[in-house]
Amino acid sequence: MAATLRDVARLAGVSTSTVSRALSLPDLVNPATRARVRSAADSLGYEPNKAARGLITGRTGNLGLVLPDLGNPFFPSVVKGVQARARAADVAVFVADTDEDVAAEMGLIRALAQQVDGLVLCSPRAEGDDLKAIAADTTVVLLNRLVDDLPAVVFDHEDGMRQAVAHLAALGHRRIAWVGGPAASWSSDQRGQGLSQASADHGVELIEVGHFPPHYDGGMAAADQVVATGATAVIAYNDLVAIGLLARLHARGIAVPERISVVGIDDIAMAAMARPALTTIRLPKEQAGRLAVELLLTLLDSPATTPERRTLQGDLMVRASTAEPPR
Amino acid sequence: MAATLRDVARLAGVSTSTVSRALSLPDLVNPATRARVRSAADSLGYEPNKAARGLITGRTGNLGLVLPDLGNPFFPSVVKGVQARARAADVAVFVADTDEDVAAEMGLIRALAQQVDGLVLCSPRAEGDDLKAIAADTTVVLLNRLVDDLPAVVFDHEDGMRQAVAHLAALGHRRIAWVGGPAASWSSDQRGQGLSQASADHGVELIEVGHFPPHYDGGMAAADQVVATGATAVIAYNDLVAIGLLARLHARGIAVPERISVVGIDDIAMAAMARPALTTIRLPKEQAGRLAVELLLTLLDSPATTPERRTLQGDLMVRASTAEPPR
DNA sequence: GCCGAGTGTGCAATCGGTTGCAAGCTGCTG
DNA sequence: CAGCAGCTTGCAACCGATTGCACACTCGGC
Repeated sequence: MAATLRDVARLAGVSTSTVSRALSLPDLVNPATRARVRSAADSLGYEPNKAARGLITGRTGNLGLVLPDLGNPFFPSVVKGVQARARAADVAVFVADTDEDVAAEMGLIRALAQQVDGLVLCSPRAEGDDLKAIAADTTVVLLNRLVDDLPAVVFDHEDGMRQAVAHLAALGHRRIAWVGGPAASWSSDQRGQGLSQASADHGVELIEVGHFPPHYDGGMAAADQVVATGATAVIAYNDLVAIGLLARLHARGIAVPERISVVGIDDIAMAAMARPALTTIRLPKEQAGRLAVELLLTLLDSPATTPERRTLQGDLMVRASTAEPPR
Repeated sequence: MAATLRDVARLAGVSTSTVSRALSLPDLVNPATRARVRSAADSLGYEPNKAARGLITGRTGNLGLVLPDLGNPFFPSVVKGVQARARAADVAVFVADTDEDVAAEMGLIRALAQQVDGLVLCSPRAEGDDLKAIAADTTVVLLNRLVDDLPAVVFDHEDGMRQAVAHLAALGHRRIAWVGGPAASWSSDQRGQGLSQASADHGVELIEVGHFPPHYDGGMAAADQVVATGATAVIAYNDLVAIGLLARLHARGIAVPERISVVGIDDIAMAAMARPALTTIRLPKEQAGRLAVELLLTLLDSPATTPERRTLQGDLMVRASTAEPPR
């Protein structure tokens, strides 16, 4: 159906090698021939077959993105960033959603690995060693996860938590609860550590109420435990959890922010729409996606490059869910 | 790096053709050899190279999904359905987000088309003729769009609107506003038509307040116009728009559902979390995604099959945003 | 008029599989 | 025991590109 190199060659009256060169290494061919080839290619609507090219060059021109759950709006934002940058480089993107299934994750990663030039692994839950194994034979960039010195794009969680605690401490809170995410989540870990540090610095008491699923229901489930701690403010693993907290607190008639302040992380679109509008740490999600692809492309072009790590800052968005603690 | 057919052949002491057959047409080879080949393949961790296979068979084992905006939670749900079914068939999925950009859409579709066996086009905004042109040389399944007799999975919008109107009419509403989506949206069109019909049947007055962007801000923008119509109930193009309406109405101090009832469409997760929880038409999004892939795979297996069309019913989810009109 | 450098092109191998065809072997029939 | 069918297996062509190498030709210098 589609025109092949041979068709173009025949039409232009040259060999296939000349056509190939005329199109990809124009300097090597005579301007006149080059023009003839080009017009032949145009008139046939020729597009090189990626599979065939990939076979010989070893480059597929594709890239893969693996993430835990598209149902969490954080991830679609990342996808958008990844796609934007990939498109600019004329690269197509495979997307795989693991459904937060740690077991399925490695399988999906491996399946994709052999079909792409490189992978962006967003918030992977797998063991560091497994990820290193993958990175050993595929170019990989981690996003929102750090494993030794694998190339990665991460958010400065420590700084983000410092901003959140500073904000709450300034309002007068002295007892803050932390609702953690999945136990296997690197970012939950980071945030927890950042919080301990920041709380200590501000002389604020931090109470960890444990690990919860990273979505609305997790927040619903955590709310009552949070209330039981007697904390006057709570920081949630992410916005979805924070919104779940909001819902359950509302249902119990506990006023936010009058009785308790709530802080989320991510700043998904829904955060601003929540009632009360959610105070949260805005993470540059799309930018992270773009940057991850950027790193990946650089690495692919010059594999010698030392793996790079980029850290992105988040910004505290103060909205209506935080206020002074009750007296 | 990765093991090839040749490596397996050498290890098993047979020719490459035998290996190929042992793995894909097991009946053709002697059970003993087959076992030897299999264990050799296993021990080498052999996985056939998709590009190479695709070159000769003409099948890539990949499929593409094009959709308008991952930022709208409706679409990630569809993606999940598509991936679930594709994964079961051991097929990888390219995902492309057009950012609601009609111009970019066709470009993306064409770029993907030459790299996949088939495409699922979800809510495409392109002209019917352009879509038919694509379908002429690629296997295509439409989702939430109908163009002549191209294979498609659609929702029964007419029925959904009937349920919504019946619900509102039963509550006593006599004047209903309709906030349409993008002008290029087939589903917006369908819903509008379904509404006219249903309103007529129920002797209810329908007021169309025009076309709005299919998200939160669209709803914010539409709210005041809705109020100005004097309607006691409003049906929005989708849940995102409905939630925008809710926000603006709240800001203006117009009580929902006391002063005005609000109905959404889709039943995205956010709908149940809204305050008040949103009455909406639940569309089986994941199922639609699965079904679209199902159709696509069938079509690919036997291109002779007459293109099929599947219609899925939505269900009215009555929540807190609808009530009797003010007296 | 010959040689060397430089340019432009084609030949053929290659990537990793699949598949039509033919050949070797076994075992059965007549 | 010849002959034939049926089962296994290997050879080699092929899919559509890329690329190292060699050949042909031009041009300038001596």
